[in-house]
Amino acid sequence: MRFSRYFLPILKETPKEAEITSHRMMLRAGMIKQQSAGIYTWLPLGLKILRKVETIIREEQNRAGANEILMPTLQSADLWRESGRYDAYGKEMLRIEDRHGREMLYGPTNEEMVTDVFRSYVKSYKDLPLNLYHIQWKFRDEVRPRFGVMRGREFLMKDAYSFDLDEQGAVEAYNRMFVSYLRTFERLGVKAIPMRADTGPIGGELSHEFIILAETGENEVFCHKDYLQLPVPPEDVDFDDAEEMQNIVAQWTEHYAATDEVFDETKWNEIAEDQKIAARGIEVGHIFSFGTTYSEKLAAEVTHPDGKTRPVHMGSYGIGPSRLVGALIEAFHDDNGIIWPKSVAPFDLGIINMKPGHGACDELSEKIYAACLKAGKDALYDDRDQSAGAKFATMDLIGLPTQVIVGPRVAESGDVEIKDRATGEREVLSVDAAINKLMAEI
RNA sequence: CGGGGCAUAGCGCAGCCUGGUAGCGCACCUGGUUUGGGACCAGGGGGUCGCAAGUUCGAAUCUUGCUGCCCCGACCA
Repeated sequence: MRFSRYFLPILKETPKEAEITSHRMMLRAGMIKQQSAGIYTWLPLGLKILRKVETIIREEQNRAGANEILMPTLQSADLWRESGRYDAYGKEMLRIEDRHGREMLYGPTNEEMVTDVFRSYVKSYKDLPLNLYHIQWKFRDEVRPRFGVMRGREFLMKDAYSFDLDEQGAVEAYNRMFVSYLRTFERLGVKAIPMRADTGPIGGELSHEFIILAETGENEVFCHKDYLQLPVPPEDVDFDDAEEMQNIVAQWTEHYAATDEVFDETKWNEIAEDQKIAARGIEVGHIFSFGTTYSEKLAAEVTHPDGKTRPVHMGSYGIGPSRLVGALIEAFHDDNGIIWPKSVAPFDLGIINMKPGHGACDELSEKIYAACLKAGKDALYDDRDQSAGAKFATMDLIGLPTQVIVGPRVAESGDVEIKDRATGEREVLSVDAAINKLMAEI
């Protein structure tokens, strides 16, 4: 993409509504525009990152055997009356009336609806286990939205729902999602620690929150230091191997790790002083196993091998891609701007033509850009007639991990520079060597 | 929902106390000079001062009501 054709409204000054780093940087980098409290337009750069995060989540859900569907944002109140949550949910639920006066709502979550999908088709134990998920916008009318996309009212959520014959099956389903989440966050470049969590109004016994440690986190968290070192299951981990899944979960739940909601002082004190981590964290995932709470109310039942019909055991598993974009920035930035992990970087590389109109600069820049197009690399090519300083600042702000600088100083002799955004280190290479290196490494 | 604050050009702000022709920086447009870390010179465009009512000869400025947004707290499947 040529910068001159790209819609990237960089802000030089920070809009005053933004208080925390990620929100400020998202606004300054032209990723989002606020439309009203807790509701945002995703601009091209922001949307690109959001999609990359979604893709990683989707790939790992699929790998774990989940089926993607897409349920609507608007739901009928009737379903929620069946589960008893229409009245229980309170003001956070946005209630709407259609032209016929029918009561509708903008979904804050989808347990009811997915259970309805399930009960419409699945009748036999032979069809289990089953996991259905979707990635869809949710709305929760938070009293006080804040922190930009990290605590918005409208937000994107991947929510998966598992259906199993019995408790044992439900635990296995829970374990698969647990492992899937470990892999997902690993691929996103962050350490997310599973912590014991409150199950809240959704009910149930088994629940973990996945927490990224960050100074600006909303939750106070406590855990054993070993969590920072534990190995993450590889790509070819066998999700069908229940024993292996169980072992991984056991390893990742062996030590103490909990949010302040369920803080256990006795267990905390059992940890050696130099092994303790007391920090703040951002919740980026939350998984629950809640048994038959919804399947009983909504009559989601299957026939067992013994011929009897019983409610299915369910679990739900959420990750917020939109919140994650903010959380990633909280984890990866410096004074100059964002430093994207390679897996979610909006472009594979940035090319800075420092002096458009200068023969050698144009020639080398175009050559690299053409090589990218040919190789299918997604490059942002800054071909604008701007001061070099502005170009450097912009590229750093939007956080592309690899940048190629083509300036008159080295271009005359056919060289370009490759800059690493994270370290600031630069390497001068001939243009051909640079192209080879870039095509091979990114 | 309790407490606090803000609202003046696209963004950041001054002006308000003490009523009298709406300003600055950045951004934008034109011309020129520039280009190794957010360039410079000259010229130019852009505002029902959040909305409504009131006081006044006269309101961005004073009064009242409303709306929107932000911060702290409580809340957060």
